[in-house]
Amino acid sequence: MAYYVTGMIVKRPFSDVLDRLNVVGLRPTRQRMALARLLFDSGDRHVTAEQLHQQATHHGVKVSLATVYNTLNQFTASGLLREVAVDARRSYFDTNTDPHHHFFNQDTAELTDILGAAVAVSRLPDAPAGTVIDSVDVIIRVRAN
Amino acid sequence: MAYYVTGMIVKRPFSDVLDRLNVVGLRPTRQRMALARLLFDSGDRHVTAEQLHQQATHHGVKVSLATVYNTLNQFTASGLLREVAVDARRSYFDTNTDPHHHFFNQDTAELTDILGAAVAVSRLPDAPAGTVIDSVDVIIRVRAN
DNA sequence: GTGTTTGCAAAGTGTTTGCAATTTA
DNA sequence: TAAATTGCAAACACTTTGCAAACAC
Repeated sequence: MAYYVTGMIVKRPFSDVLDRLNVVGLRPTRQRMALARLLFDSGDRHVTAEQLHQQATHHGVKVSLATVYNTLNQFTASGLLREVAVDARRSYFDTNTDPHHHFFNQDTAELTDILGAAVAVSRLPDAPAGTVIDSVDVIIRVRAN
Repeated sequence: MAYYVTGMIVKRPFSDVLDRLNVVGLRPTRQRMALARLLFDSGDRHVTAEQLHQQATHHGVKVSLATVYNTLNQFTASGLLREVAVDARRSYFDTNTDPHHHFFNQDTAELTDILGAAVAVSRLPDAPAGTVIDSVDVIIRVRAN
């Protein structure tokens, strides 16, 4: 089975995507399967809901924007995706759920991973009284030079 | 001259706030002066536009929400404030413009400064080709324990 | 007086929700 | 067929904008 993802032919066992949905207990509907393929079948991705909806449309997948939002939120709640708040305008969804940090290009609005341990946060402070640390987000904002 | 700011009496030379506006070339209108006092006359603050507007209203300052937004944006563009993107919902404006990082309490939506060098980012990666680093934002998300 | 700033209401953006119709198990 | 999911349109929260009236210099 071969299908197009972002312009190149990718061979992937169908069960990959199906397994992901089964593991988190989401029914493998046509829409969820299609979105999961677009998200997970081509390496690490950073997309907004709008971008994923457009991509789905270009690939002939009929799905509403509301369902894209709902699906992204369900995937995030299930731990399949990670949400990255870059600015007050939009959220990005990252298929890489391992702890890592990001570059954000302020000119192109593009979000990219910072590889491995290229950044290290040393000397983490204690959380304020009565709280525990949930996550540490590092966003390095860059611009064209 | 004494006036109320967040519930306590604060004495501050009027010229403080006036100087700030003069330095960045913004006319000291009644609204801008009042908002600047609320922002800068009581230590480091983290406010949303909505919060500042409510505070102004409680202090008897008549100003529209649109003007609060415009003023916060002008102050940010002038370097008087720093904008912190915490989630896709709202922006915080921080009166502390020195490089520093933040705790964000996900339960209370409260943003607080991380003191001095309590956090250090070591080994900054190179920016992607063709770009330069503009700023490094570290947000440590915490929640009640 | 002239150019700037304000307030209002309307428009804009990104996201969520209510609900009937459809699909899945 | 019972429960979950979808699509649509409407609602939503936050923010920006157009423009006439008010203001600062």
